[in-house]
Amino acid sequence: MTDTKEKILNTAEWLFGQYGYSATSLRHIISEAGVNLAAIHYHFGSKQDLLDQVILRKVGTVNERRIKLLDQFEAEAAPKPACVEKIVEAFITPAFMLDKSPDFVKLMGRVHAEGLMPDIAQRHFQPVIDRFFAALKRALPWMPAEELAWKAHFALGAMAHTLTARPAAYPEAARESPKKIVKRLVAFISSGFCTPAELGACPRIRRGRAHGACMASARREEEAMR
Amino acid sequence: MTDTKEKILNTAEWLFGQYGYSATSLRHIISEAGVNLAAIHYHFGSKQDLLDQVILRKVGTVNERRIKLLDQFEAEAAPKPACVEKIVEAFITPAFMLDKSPDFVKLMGRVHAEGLMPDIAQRHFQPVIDRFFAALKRALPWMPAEELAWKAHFALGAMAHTLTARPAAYPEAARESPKKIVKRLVAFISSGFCTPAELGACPRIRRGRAHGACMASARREEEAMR
DNA sequence: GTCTATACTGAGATAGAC
DNA sequence: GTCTATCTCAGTATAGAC
Repeated sequence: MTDTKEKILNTAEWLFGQYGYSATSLRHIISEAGVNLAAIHYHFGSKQDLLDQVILRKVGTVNERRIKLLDQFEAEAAPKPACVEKIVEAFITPAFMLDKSPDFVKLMGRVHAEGLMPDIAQRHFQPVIDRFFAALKRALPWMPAEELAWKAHFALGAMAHTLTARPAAYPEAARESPKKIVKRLVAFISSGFCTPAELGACPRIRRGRAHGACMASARREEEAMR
Repeated sequence: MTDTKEKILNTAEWLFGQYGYSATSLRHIISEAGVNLAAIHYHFGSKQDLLDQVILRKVGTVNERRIKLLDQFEAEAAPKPACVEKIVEAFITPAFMLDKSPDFVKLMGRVHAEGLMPDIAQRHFQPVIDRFFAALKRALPWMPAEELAWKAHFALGAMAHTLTARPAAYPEAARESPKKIVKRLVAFISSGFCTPAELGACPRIRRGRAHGACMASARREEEAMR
């Protein structure tokens, strides 16, 4: 890869993550990167294609880690299915844990939230999504696929929002470590997954087949850790 | 209000909700509304100010309904605090239930997700947010304020994403009624609120003071409904 | 007070010289 | 591969018609 092309990619990742896609002009990128405006169109074709390349450069790493973690958790739980909490953890953790690319983390959140996800990246996400959806189905076999889809939708929203922003009310939240944030988020989301929707939420949480079975798989996990 | 001004507001609400703020040009708005470009700047000053006015025109209604519902649920539960599920329901329902303004619903989601929330609207949200936060504190008095803030953050992300988009995996989801969506979302979020973060998620959900107490208030509610 | 016509600046995109 | 010049369209500003 030429030096010019790489400088453009790095600067674009930074500025897109910092200010968002629309709010970042190509002229801002070239002035920071010290290259010519036409170089972007020569190397990438368009602003949208530049965003695609910025994402594609690193989304593979995130998704590989996701699959690797899921494989690991499923192997640990075998022959039983992996617990919901572990599946969620395997999906969320790699998105927040790109130590060398904090800008990319923000960008991923923006891409989800602003609906910028280019088709090409969507294609790269789909196999991973499918894999995790299948794992969730095995963990919650009594749950209708449509209910699972809605909950995955809510979970993605919570994750995307948290990749990009922090609670406005608590300034200290900005300094919280990614690890702790992931822990909070995983707890929140898995709880939502385990609660059957048709029963209402917290009031009747102890009833229902879903929660009982989730508890059972959790108990197995706890026993395994002793 | 002049006819021109109202036509601009209605068209802007529709197009901003449909295509997003950045993707909607003022020239698109004026051609749909049949008015002159400069009329926008005469009545509103700028594109950002136009967005502000579109939001301010209806956000008051949403927030009033939120407060009204919360008051009602708190009165029903008195002298005990309202249940988490009811508090969440009071916040979520009015955002989805603007029957005469489906475009505005989408726009609200975009405003949250794209971080477009203008300062002026933020000011209008803050008193409502504070009121709901206080209610949640009463419902979950053992929960650290910082944990509550994070959970509210996750909840907002899930809500904003759902206001704007539907699960991509299930096309039938696009036809689901707002009422059912709200029910699913409320169940998901309240479950997340009721699960103490420090205990991990679903595995240990039955233990912990938090959930026990939440159960207690839920049981009271169920008894009251008999 | 309302609205129109027009021009200005900066955005992304493109053609062609080197 | 790189750079200049230029195109179109965006948001914005203003002068002036009614």
